[in-house]
Amino acid sequence: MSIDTRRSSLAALAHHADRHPPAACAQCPLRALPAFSPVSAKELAYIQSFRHGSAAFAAGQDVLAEHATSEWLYTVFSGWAFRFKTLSDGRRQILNFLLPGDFIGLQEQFADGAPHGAEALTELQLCRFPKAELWSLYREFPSLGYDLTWLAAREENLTDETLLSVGQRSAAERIAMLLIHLYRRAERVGLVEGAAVAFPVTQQHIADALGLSLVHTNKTLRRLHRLGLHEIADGRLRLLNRHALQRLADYAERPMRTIPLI
Amino acid sequence: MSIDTRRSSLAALAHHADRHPPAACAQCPLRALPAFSPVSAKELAYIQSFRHGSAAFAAGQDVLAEHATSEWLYTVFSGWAFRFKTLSDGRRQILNFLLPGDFIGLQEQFADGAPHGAEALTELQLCRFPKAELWSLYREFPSLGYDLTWLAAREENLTDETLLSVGQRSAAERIAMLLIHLYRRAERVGLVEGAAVAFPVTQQHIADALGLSLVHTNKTLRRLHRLGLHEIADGRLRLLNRHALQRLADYAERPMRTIPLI
DNA sequence: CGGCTTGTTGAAGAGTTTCAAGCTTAGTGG
DNA sequence: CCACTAAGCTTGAAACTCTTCAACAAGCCG
Repeated sequence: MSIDTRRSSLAALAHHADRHPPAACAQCPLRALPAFSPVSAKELAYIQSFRHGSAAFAAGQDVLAEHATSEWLYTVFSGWAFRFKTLSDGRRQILNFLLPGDFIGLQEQFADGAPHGAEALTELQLCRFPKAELWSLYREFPSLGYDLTWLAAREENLTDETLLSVGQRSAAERIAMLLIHLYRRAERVGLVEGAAVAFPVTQQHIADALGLSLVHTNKTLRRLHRLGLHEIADGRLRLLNRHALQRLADYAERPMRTIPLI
Repeated sequence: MSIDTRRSSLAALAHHADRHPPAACAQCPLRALPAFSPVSAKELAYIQSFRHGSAAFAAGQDVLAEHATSEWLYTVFSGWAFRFKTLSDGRRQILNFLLPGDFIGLQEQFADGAPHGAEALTELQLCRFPKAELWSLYREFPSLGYDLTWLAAREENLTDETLLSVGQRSAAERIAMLLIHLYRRAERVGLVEGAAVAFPVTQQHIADALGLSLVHTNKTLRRLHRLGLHEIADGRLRLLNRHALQRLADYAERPMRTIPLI
């Protein structure tokens, strides 16, 4: 059986979503994934009413401009994006990558102007929520407020993990960590097909996410590839020796909890 | 007027708290600070009932053990602490420093076991809250749930800022950034007396927070001191040339918003 | 076809780490 | 009261990781 035709049902779901804007929340293909916590019918109905349509961005477009303010909060429906901060001389730090199910905008809600920017890596479909009604959500559905805190805490955990990498791991260790981590996150939302995931991240993105120069990122990536640990070809990432990557990154693969989806 | 006797009333408040465990929330000296958002009488009463006593730690003690689980959430009442993560070979990354008013434990609430450890830097007084009742808080006082999300988002912003430093700034820039940032945070909770703040952070802590070696941290710190930018003496930090530090760190001093205190 | 983006490689240079040693201070116990 | 110890700070020198500079190749698109 060829790799291309052996497409899991989850992957098919996620793949199918790529081209189409999100429909009703009750039919949301993301929500069908085991990665996300179930919600009650009432909660689902409220989420649907909280949602004000959708937004689409082309690859490379700004979703959130740094320091600007926005009226919207978003959930990624399909596609990849990333959050970043820049220094005044142009140096850029990618804070995290955003995959389907990830929430965007909570940090800005509680600051004066977005403390970070966000940019689409691929064509991006987002579910859109008005900030002005966020407080109503807490008042009317405290359980969803609880979920939002959960999502904020999870986002913090992801950043903490990256900070550990950038502060303590060597270049090879950082890259191993990033590859495993992104692969796993993509895997749990059904983006892995035939042991590979569509990978829209350039070497410049990897460099900016890990605090490395482009040249050194390239050389380290090549070294790991030569060692048979991974392969990035035709815009797809494969982990060829997951165990070795984990050992290199000092990464313990623990089962992932289900997370809320708003 | 000598610097030592010119102690602001805020500093006096905070200083007074050092030795005594926190009393009733209505009399909380922290809450009197302009740094924190006001709460209604009902909210205050609920916070008081949510609180289950206090906890004290000596300098160097573990508040949260990495990977362990705890039944408690905390707010720092007085003293300094820090959150950290370690790799299996002992390399340690300090994720953030914790000052009075900072909340501890939200990340753990939504993960299996604390994703990070926390350690006291000084004698530490904490207000203690039972995790088991967290959900009640959201249900009964959604406004406090909203505040918790706010605190989680703020914590994320702090970590994002550090990640930008560690990923993109040079050693000197990182250290300048850290000094300014910690000084400002201490200032807003009334810990600055006579243009100096009690500074319980060792060079090893700075190194671990910024992803630098101890030796290089020392040499860079000395260089900034020789340039007259700062002084750390007798366990107290002074910013001798705040403007130059800000220029070095590419840091724009923006007014800080009031933040919730739970 | 030419221009732009992304990836690749070699060589030189700089920033940072590691190794090693000594200093100061505070605390402890004889 | 002083020797002893431990923790933190300081400094020089050597080694190394990573960055910068420079150049070219491959793929894509108007």
